[in-house]
Amino acid sequence: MLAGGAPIDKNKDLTTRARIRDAAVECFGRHGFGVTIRRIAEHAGVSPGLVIHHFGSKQKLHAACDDHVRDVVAEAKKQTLNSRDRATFLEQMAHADEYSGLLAYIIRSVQAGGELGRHFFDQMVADAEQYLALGVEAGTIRPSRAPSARARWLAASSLGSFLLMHVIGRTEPGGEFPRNWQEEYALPALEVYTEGLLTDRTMLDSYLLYMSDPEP
Amino acid sequence: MLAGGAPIDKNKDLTTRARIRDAAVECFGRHGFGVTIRRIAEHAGVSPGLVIHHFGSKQKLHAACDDHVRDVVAEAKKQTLNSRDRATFLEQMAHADEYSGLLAYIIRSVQAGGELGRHFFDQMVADAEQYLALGVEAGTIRPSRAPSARARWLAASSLGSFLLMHVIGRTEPGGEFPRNWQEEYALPALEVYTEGLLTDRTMLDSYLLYMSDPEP
DNA sequence: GTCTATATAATGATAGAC
DNA sequence: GTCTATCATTATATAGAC
Repeated sequence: MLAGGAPIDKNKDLTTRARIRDAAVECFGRHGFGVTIRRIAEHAGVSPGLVIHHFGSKQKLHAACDDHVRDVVAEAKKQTLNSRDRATFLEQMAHADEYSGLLAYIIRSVQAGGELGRHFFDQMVADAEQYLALGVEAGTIRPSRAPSARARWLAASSLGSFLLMHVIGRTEPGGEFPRNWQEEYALPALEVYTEGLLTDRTMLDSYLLYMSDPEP
Repeated sequence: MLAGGAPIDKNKDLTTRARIRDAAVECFGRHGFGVTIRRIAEHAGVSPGLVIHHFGSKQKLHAACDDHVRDVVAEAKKQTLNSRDRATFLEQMAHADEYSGLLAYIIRSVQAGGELGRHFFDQMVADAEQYLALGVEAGTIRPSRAPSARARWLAASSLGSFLLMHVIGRTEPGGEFPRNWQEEYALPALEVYTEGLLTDRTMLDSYLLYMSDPEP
């Protein structure tokens, strides 16, 4: 659960524009950005024309959804600042049912290469770098010769495998996501992160040697 | 370069059906599966009607492309059986220009959650498991408490980050892919794989303890 | 086998009544 | 603000000439 996160009251005291926007976020997240305006309108309980009336075009509706999701996530993160485990914000959202719709939308945005997805990835990289630096300072994380690159690599591996499991792990759009995902991967991840994968240092050392002197 | 891989002669002694199919593979890979039949036909130098005449529908054309790519990849892998570094087949393809079109198609299939993408991922997992087992036997790879899960986790991280970089790392569909990708990530990957990420074993040990006795 | 012309369906967006 | 009706565009797929 997200610490301190206020539950989202569904369809309570919302303007029609906000209800349409929320319906769009859910439809986009569930079926992808190819979903029709008619379907969004149906899900919001309004006519297709009203959707356009409020947002002008499908593209502007998409942009409005991006803005809203970005704001909600930023607010949620603010409320978890005092909580530990900021690096696993992704997994926290995955378990908080109130945010499952938002997470689906973000994943769709990453999948489609949208602006919000890019922004979310950049945020993850920045968070990872800060979190890793704190760990190094505290003595729990090993120092790196390239801290920024390591943060970026870890974030890409984490978000990338998450995206892959979502994209490949279900047959029907909107299907269920394997809940035992992190259970299955907790052990191998912990193994590699504590014991490594290779038995000796020859590959790393020869790489470092090559980088320090390109002509052997 | 792929060892022993014969170069693909473009537009040489191909039936019209094959030329259309190759054009479709390239268009699907470059612009995604939403690309129109008109565009594919234009790229193949034929009329849109002829595309349908040969394949019946867009869906069947898609399926035919999947089959063809799967066959070509299987053949290419057969020819690299005697080569080392089978686990990095993905990176090998990325550097072999003759296969760049195929790789783009595969990435698109993974991105779209297509059947071919799923098959490709399963293949990667199987290859990784076999390759890791050989490494363990040879003493270069550390043994794991869950070899299958580790292979799946490594494959998901590898293919997932690869997908993420492709999907997020370019603004325009068909844009250029960052060539310094593996250069940037070689060092942090080698670091983590040889030295690990955590300084002590408490997280791993407590996880193992928890799994052996769920009620503390 | 290949093309042109067209049927059919779906979608984003508009116009105007209420 | 909201709806119904409709337009204009686009895409798949068909039909038939050559």
